[in-house]
Amino acid sequence: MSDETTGTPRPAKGEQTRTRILQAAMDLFEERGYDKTTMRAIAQEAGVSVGNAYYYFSSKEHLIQGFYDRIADEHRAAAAQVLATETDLSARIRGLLLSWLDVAAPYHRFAAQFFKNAADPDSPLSPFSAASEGPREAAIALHREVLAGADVKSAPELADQLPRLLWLQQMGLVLYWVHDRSPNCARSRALVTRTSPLVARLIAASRFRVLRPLVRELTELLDDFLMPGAKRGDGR
Amino acid sequence: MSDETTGTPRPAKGEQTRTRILQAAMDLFEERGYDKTTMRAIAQEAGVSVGNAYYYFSSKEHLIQGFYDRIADEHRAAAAQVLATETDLSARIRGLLLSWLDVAAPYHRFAAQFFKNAADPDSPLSPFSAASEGPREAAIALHREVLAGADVKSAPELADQLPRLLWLQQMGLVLYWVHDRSPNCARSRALVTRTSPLVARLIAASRFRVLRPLVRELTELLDDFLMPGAKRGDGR
DNA sequence: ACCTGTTCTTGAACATGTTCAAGTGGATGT
DNA sequence: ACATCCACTTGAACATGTTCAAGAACAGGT
Repeated sequence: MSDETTGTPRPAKGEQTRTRILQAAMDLFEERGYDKTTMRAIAQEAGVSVGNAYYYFSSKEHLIQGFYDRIADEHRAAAAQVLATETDLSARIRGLLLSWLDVAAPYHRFAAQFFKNAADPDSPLSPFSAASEGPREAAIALHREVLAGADVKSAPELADQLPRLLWLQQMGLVLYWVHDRSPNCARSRALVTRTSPLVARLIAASRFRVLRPLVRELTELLDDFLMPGAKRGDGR
Repeated sequence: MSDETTGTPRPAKGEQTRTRILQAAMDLFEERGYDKTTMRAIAQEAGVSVGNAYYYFSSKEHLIQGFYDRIADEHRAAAAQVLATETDLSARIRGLLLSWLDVAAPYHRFAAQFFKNAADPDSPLSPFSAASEGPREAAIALHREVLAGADVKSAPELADQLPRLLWLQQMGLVLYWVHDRSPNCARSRALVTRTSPLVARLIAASRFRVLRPLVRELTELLDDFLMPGAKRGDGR
């Protein structure tokens, strides 16, 4: 049940303290943003010493994981709603992405501030990192479900990689979103509504005869470069 | 002639000092990486005080701009070679991207370290920021030339946005590249050789009758969301 | 020569993420 | 009861990016 994503010590003794620190961090991040929140402030808010905070979280960055997880959880819940009621592929894609925007909206203001950390390839917070494989695969599974429950099927060769490809699209959306300064993130929402039908149509079109060679080549490309542990197909 | 990209004071008095600091920073970054290089070390290497370094560069981040510019210059030169000799679209795309990988190779080791800064939407170093519009447009111009000198033409509606789209592809490559741990960045190179023909074929295919509606919709999407100052087409 | 304002330079002080040697307390074996 | 061990806690010390008040150097006008 309990995952050890952040590399904390094993026993569940000071688990309560850990939670208290995380809660304090979340509150303060939300209140004044990531950069403006000092570790000292977090420690004080949680009623512990600075060193103690570092006993549970090896760096300030690791505290971000809390948000990461929280958003992922809420999104899973919100997505379940959408995926249960829609069968049109375009609507399912749109629903999944819009619900992410909804869930993430409260954090938009300071998401940009720790986006830079997530972008660091060396950081375990990077969505591409080995450390975040669990959450990543969970997110991809959502997209798999989007496809599975839709009334339109893709080209069979593409089916394996397609969920991962849709996840990549979502990452692109996140990139757009953190840059989005429009009120209520209207532009991001518009991007989703505009993109989803296009993507759905492309998926449906992938079965057309004429596009077969193209799809085949794309599939091979994805197999070689988008697979989890892909180390083949290149300069050995 | 002289651009003021980094927000330095106007007069060209201590220009020599400025150059000395930049050179020292470049040397040290290359030697021990961005994170391991302290401002104190840079100042000492340049033979000035810490405060003086801050007189010329408002932050450590701003020093990165030096690399940015250097790579862009070298790439322009390297690209000119390729673009002058090739006419095949696929080869031109491949050539431009591979030459970028060549030029950037020496910096790969620590590029990841300031990639995280470049990813910050609030940073002027972000390739999407208003501050880096100059370099960005210059880079896009290169892609425009790639297309202009090729023997294959795209769908006319797409022509305006296509260079920007290719630039976006390049940004994707950079993202892959900073995560690339393969020796000599072989995987990134392989990605380019595999992707380029595909992209070239897609561009050529954009003229096909059957794909017209798709291309049309894509074009509109790009116009609305990829234009420099695009603020239209959505929630007003 | 002298005044005046602007450019440039300095090093100390500050803010904040992080580390560490030194505890404290409770469980466990004898 | 005592010793021992280990999870947990502490606050001072450290490293480093950044700021700032003060002064040095210099240019131009008188």
